[in-house]
Amino acid sequence: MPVPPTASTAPAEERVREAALDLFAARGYHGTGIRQLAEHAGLSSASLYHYMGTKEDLLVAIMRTCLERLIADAEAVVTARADPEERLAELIRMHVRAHAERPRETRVVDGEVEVLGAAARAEVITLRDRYESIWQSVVEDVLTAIGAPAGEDARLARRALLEMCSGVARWYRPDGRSPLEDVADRYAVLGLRLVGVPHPSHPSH
Amino acid sequence: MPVPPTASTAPAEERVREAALDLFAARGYHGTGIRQLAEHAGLSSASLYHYMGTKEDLLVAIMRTCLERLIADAEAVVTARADPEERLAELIRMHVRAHAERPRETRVVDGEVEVLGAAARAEVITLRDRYESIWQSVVEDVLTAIGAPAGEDARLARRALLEMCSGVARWYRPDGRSPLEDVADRYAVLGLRLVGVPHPSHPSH
Amino acid sequence: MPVPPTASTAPAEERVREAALDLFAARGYHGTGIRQLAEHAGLSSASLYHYMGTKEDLLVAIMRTCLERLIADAEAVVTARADPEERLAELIRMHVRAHAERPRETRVVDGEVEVLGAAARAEVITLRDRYESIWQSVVEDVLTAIGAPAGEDARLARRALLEMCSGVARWYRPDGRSPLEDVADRYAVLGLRLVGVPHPSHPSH
Amino acid sequence: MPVPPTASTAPAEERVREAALDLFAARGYHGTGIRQLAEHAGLSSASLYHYMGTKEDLLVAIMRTCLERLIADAEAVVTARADPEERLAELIRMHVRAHAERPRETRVVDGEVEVLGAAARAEVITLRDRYESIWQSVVEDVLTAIGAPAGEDARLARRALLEMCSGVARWYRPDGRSPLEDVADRYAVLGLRLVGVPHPSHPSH
DNA sequence: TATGAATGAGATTTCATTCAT
DNA sequence: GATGAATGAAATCTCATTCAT
Repeated sequence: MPVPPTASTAPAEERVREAALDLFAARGYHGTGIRQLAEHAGLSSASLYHYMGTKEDLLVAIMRTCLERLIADAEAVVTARADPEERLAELIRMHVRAHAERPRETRVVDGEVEVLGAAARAEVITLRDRYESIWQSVVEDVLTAIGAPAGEDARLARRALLEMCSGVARWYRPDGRSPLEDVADRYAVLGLRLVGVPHPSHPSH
Repeated sequence: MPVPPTASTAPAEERVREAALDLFAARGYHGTGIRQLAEHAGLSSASLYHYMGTKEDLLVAIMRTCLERLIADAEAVVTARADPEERLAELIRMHVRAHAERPRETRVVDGEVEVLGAAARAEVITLRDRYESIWQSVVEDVLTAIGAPAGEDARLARRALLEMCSGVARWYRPDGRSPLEDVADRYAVLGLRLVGVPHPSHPSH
Repeated sequence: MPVPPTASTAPAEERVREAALDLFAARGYHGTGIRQLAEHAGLSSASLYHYMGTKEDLLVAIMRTCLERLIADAEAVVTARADPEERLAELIRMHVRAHAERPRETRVVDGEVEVLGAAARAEVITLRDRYESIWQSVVEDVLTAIGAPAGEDARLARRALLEMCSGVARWYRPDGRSPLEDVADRYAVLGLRLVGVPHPSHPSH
Repeated sequence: MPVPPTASTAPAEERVREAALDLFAARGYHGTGIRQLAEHAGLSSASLYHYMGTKEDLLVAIMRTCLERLIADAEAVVTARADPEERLAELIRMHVRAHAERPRETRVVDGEVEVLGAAARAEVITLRDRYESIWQSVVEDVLTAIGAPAGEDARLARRALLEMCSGVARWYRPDGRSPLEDVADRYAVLGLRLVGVPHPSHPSH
């Protein structure tokens, strides 16, 4: 629960963002006070408001940045690969990497959507839906490629895959036993098997 | 975001618990106020304290009940089945059912552990660890049975399985397209494939 | 500027209202803080919120009560008297009395309308318009009775009369030189002369 | 309530003054923030302090200018006219014109005296008293001229006259039905009748 | 001349909780 | 069993103002 302060020499605006990431991820949006945020960023709570709008704006900015990056990365994967299985494998690796390397951002995105007001929520959900729709079509392509039905099953599989991969943000530690690329590769294997690909061919990246 | 009140004729103690489930699940612990809780339960905020200790006690009670039931159910599964694959399949079905039928409880357990104080957190984490250790050994048994290595892979697979199945609490609706037992069966298939069982033999329950 | 505290033994709800009257009248709505209000009423600022909604609600309640009473009194005058000149004389006396006896309320009504939000402002302005329309028709009747044109002149006269009489709230002191009824009678004479009645017949009440 | 920005090409100092007039008149001194003032003047809030002392200084300057002009104009009227009735008629016209043409200034003078600190308040009240004493003696002269007692009655009449004429600032619109000079003339008639002059002789200017 | 950065103090309102009745 | 009254602490956010650049 105690979160060490950022207190670096980085520009204040960045420190505010870092503080928000640290604390929102660790204690949740409603569990984080403005004063904690300020202290963590090494500012007074009044000064905080030079670098942000409202507390909610700060949250939305974090979510938007994170989701936009996920979308861009997913689109890049789809562009770079043509083979359905390879696409899915690479999508899984990308998602796992994102959640292992930016666990704060992704945890905030995954866990704090419901605190947003109507307008902000709509925006964030639109982004999230765009990201998920990329997954959806990639999963459907794989199911079609291996001769499986791709209706309700594809939705189920997409959800299962996304949840399973997002979980990485909850436990991965960069100083842990498995290097990140190992974890990403293994998840790709698990994911392909899950959707029904019997012998995932090219697990390497 | 608007959560309809319980306002039933149930005994007050139960109404308090229901209110907490509704609101903690919908808005989070820190996002739920004592007065909202009281209003939702049809009591005054002072009366609330006849039926609970502190707000945190209420949260802990919800988590404890939920986790103890999961543990009991998991132990029952292990007792009832001997075959590793069948055990895992049944464990998955049980977990999916629990998350589909009691999404509020499981969401609270999954999402609010970090708000607990040290003592309560230790207790809850102990329970969670017990539950996960049951899964861990069942997964290991399956991997051993199919001739796969069961070290770090088993931990990875267990985490992937649990995350993927817990996600059901986020999207399952009792009035949706798939009946619950279908979803449970399908998840069992997905899960077995994930760990490497090629032709899940007895998907039915 | 220093306003002596109410601090009586009156019920808290009343003390809050009194405090608001004292301070809103003396320092204005925006010049009065919640903490000053609380201190003046002998409560903590948190306790204040047992007896009121928001600060604006408190203001609106004061305005509504004051305006509704003015309207009721004006309607009573119109009902009680038939002669136009007598009606106007009595209306003036009533208005002067109200502003002399309840200077805090009337000053708040006259000076703080623009701080209200849209909804509250609409309500208050509706009440104010009702009150002024009573005056308007009484003034028109007088002008007609004395053979004067009653168009734009009546509007001008009504405004002049109301402003002149409302000013009493700014200077009348109960311990001053003139008894209230004298002031009221004299204003009735001034007012009738203003609209053009040469020898106000029944200045007494 | 929304006040359109000044945003002109006028020199900054003037823009600051205009902004203060707009906002103090519309929202009151305490209802106007330094940042609103700055935005309205097209400056940053820090730059504002190049053109003013404190916020209160700005308010005092507005009040002083307005009152000094009223005093000068009133003295000019007294100098220019010898006949008591004509003096009063012209004084009324002047006051009405001032309030119709500079409603922001006069509203601020009339409504924000009590927010001033002791020193500033003393200065402003001294000016106001000087202005009112001019009126007082003119009214007394009229009463004496028409053979009426001029003691307490004169004070009452002066107050009634001033309030009634100041009210013009609250409703006069330059694009309204009556041209300003009409309004001024009519108020002169109303005012003379009010003090007891039966047939105001020279209503025109 | 002009402004970003900064802040201590204070704004209004809600927090979880207690207690006398 | 139930609640109105009460509150210290804290919530988010704005205040008027200063200062180095």
